[in-house]
Amino acid sequence: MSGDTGTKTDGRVERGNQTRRLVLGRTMDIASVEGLEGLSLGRLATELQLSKSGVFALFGSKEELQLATIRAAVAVFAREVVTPLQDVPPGARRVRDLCRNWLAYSSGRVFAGGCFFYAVAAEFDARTGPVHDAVARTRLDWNAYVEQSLTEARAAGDFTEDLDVEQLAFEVIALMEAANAKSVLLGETSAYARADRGITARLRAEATDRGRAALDEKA
Amino acid sequence: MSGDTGTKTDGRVERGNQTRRLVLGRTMDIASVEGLEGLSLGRLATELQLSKSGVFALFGSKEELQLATIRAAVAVFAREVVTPLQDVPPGARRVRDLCRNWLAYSSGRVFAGGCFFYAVAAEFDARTGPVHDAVARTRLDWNAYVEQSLTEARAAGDFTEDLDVEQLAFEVIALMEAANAKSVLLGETSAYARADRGITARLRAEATDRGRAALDEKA
DNA sequence: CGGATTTCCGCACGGTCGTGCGTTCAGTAC
DNA sequence: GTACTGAACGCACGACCGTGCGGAAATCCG
Repeated sequence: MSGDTGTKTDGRVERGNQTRRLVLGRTMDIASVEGLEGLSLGRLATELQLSKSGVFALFGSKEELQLATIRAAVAVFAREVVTPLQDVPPGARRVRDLCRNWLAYSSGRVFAGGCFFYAVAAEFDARTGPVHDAVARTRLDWNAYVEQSLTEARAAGDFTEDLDVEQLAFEVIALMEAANAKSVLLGETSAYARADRGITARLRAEATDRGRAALDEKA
Repeated sequence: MSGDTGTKTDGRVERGNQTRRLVLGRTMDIASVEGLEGLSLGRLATELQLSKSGVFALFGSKEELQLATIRAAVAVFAREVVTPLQDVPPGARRVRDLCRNWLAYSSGRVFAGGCFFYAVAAEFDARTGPVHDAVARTRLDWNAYVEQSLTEARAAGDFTEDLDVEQLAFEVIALMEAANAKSVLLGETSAYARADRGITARLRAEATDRGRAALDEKA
């Protein structure tokens, strides 16, 4: 019964997937605090009441565990920041809400150490190899998404025709990451309010009358 | 002869200091790329042709080596970014030159992995202990220095009386760090130009006529 | 039922880590 | 000269690391 179309209900591999999810839930939090190099199979096994070789077998190598952790974190990030806006039409308002979702994702400590990608990007930025490449790709994707949102908002008439999308995306992302950095390092929650002020002011400065009106609409 | 006032010329401790400098020169570069946790006594000993226990004895513990590395990096940072401006009078111009020195310090790869403090701050931001505290203190000092430079510039009449110094310092530092992050992770040197554009525009927006004139003076 | 498959474990390996002890050697003080 | 100090060394320790092998238990298939 419960004939799930196509998906064979193999209890073994399902159990494996569940254990994998359990492990990745832990590795995401550890990595956001101590970095992907801070992951250790022995420690994970001890904390999760598993055997070290069992954890190892689930991922094949430590590097694959790091890459799987990144993929899992991407899914969480999308769920927290991007997906909630899928029904919001393009425009300045959507860009600002995207930024606010990001600030909430960071300040709400979805990951124990603040933004997961800020931590691992700083850790692997100057190294080489598959993990660096995966981190860099993720960052490129995020940058492209912000730029696309701005481009769509400009096309919708919320920003002036000569808006430098790349420049504005750079500045907006800079403010968000600075808030995360300052808040996590110094425990200053006020940094998020500063970032929000700066972002809103920056968006208003480049917006058309239509865009400014959209930003002023009550929630 | 050569009666150095008071300073006993003990060749042994001088030799020790020289070795310490040799080690710290290496640890600063390693830490900017792989983090302070990436330091290893055995690796340092091998690369510098020293004995592991010799390196250990010079610092007493690994944590003390990490703290000494931070102190050494502070000295390098001051020499590269702050000291060159000691003869420049307070004002908007001085603030902009401070930022440009910072961007040159990052893009010139004074440390192999870009800004040393960006790397170690991200590494220790969510941890506890003496190393975190030292990093946080350094960041506070830098923040205070930028804010003081802005306050002096405002007092000199280069910025409007109602300038929010903390907000502007936050935004300016955000742009500098974002340039470092993007450049190191993705190899995009264009990020520094973006940061410079953003900073200059931001300063101009808050400046008085006098301040704008100062910013426009030819170098 | 028997046989194949897959998760997970126990165990062991070679390696690296930080740390400590005792010693050697160069420079200083008397 | 002898006595002392500090840098640097060789060596060993216990702990933890990632990885591999062989087997036990559970699940699926015929």
